[in-house]
Amino acid sequence: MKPAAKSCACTLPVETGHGVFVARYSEHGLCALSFPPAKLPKRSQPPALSDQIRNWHALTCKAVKAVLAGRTPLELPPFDLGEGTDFQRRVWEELTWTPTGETRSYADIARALRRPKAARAVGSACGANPIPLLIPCHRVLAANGQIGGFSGGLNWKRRLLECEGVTPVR
DNA sequence: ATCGTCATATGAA
DNA sequence: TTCATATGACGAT
Repeated sequence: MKPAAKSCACTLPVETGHGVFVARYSEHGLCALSFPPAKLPKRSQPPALSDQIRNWHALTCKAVKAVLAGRTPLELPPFDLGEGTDFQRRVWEELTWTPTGETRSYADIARALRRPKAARAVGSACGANPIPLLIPCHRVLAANGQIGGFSGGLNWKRRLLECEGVTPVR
């Protein structure tokens, strides 16, 4: 079942010591997060940035900085996963339960969803994750401990794991 | 250790 | 239905 298309009301920068991330918001919450280098639309801070979005963005900024510092965010903004399929949403939700500093394999996630053979599909779902970092798909490694893949680039995956004190096998 | 090959789930075209 | 995956297991070398 597939909800209505997402309309991302606004796009805001998230300044960090690792570069400027870009967050996008719909009326339901954070709907996307992208890694630096990302260019933001130069001009518009929409004159009317609702209190709601400002609050969400403040939470996003704090959460992103927490993760980059290897800490667990205390509070997250609501997510708008508009386009996800049921399976993808279940994968993403499961990723959410993976604690900071721990890793899982694609097969682990598949088993947790009671679909032990779906490891490969889990990888695909991870690739479709619209909010990496806060939905921590970087904590999913291959079963042999190797790095696997990452939508934002393997350099980022390695960097994020390093922030959390995890070292994948060479 | 590396490589090829197969089995398999899911999603998009 | 066919194709592509951010997999995993196994066997040959």
